[in-house]
Amino acid sequence: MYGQMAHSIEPNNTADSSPVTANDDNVDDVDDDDPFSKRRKMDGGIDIIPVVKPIREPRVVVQTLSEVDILDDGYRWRKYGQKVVRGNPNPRSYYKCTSAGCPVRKHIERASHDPKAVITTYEGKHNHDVPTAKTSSHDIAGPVTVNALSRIRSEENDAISLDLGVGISPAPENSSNEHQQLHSELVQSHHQTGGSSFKLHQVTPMTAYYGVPNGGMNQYGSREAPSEGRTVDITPLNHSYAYSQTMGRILTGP
DNA sequence: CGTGTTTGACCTGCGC
DNA sequence: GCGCAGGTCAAACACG
Repeated sequence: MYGQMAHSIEPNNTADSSPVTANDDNVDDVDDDDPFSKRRKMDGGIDIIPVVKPIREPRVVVQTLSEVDILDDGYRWRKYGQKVVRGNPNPRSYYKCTSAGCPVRKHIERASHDPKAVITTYEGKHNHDVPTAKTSSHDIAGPVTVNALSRIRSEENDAISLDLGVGISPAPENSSNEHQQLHSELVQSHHQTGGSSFKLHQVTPMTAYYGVPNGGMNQYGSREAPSEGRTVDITPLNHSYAYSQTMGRILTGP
């Protein structure tokens, strides 16, 4: 079941080594036809590597307590890889949004320290609306978490606008986004640019943390010290399990 | 048949 | 320069 989640919003983290720069998505024209156009192997010859793209998309790290790995956010994802990463016996799974031209990716892994903690990292913004939920590949509980996330915006500092979901459509509410409404008021973010501390913001019914871990520390921030952040008070909703406990903390990391 | 998953190989960046 | 680790590709496979 879902319990808490940590959302970590990573503002465009400058140019850390960006293998990413070359690829994909990012900033401008995200809407190329083939989501997989990135990373052309050098065989072809022409490498269309944009010179420098220091700007990365914001990353959002969502930590949840769940028995299922997959947080259904209403979008459709296709798994494109899995890898065991160092320091964590649990494999990390890589997903791409299946929507044509949508550059959004996410990876999911279970925290090594806590088998129930699922860390989902979103990267990029959806350039389309939430597909009608039911077709979601893992419609465990309907669109949830990220819908809430998608509503997250920095209201004051506007350092990052975390429209994971409806990056380009300002008002998706028309459709059956009841779920979104469900949490629409949920999160209010005050992103602390450059702030080293996490900001805790009371939201209903959950609590979300926003913050920027100090200078490029582990993107998962609290992940290394999970117990700390766990003080969150989550009032479990009585919806499907996937719902309630999905929302937890939002951490912002580089 | 279309869609999604699995899995090994490959590529790239980084640290030593 | 080398090795390691993370990330991605793409063929094969499974399922509805």
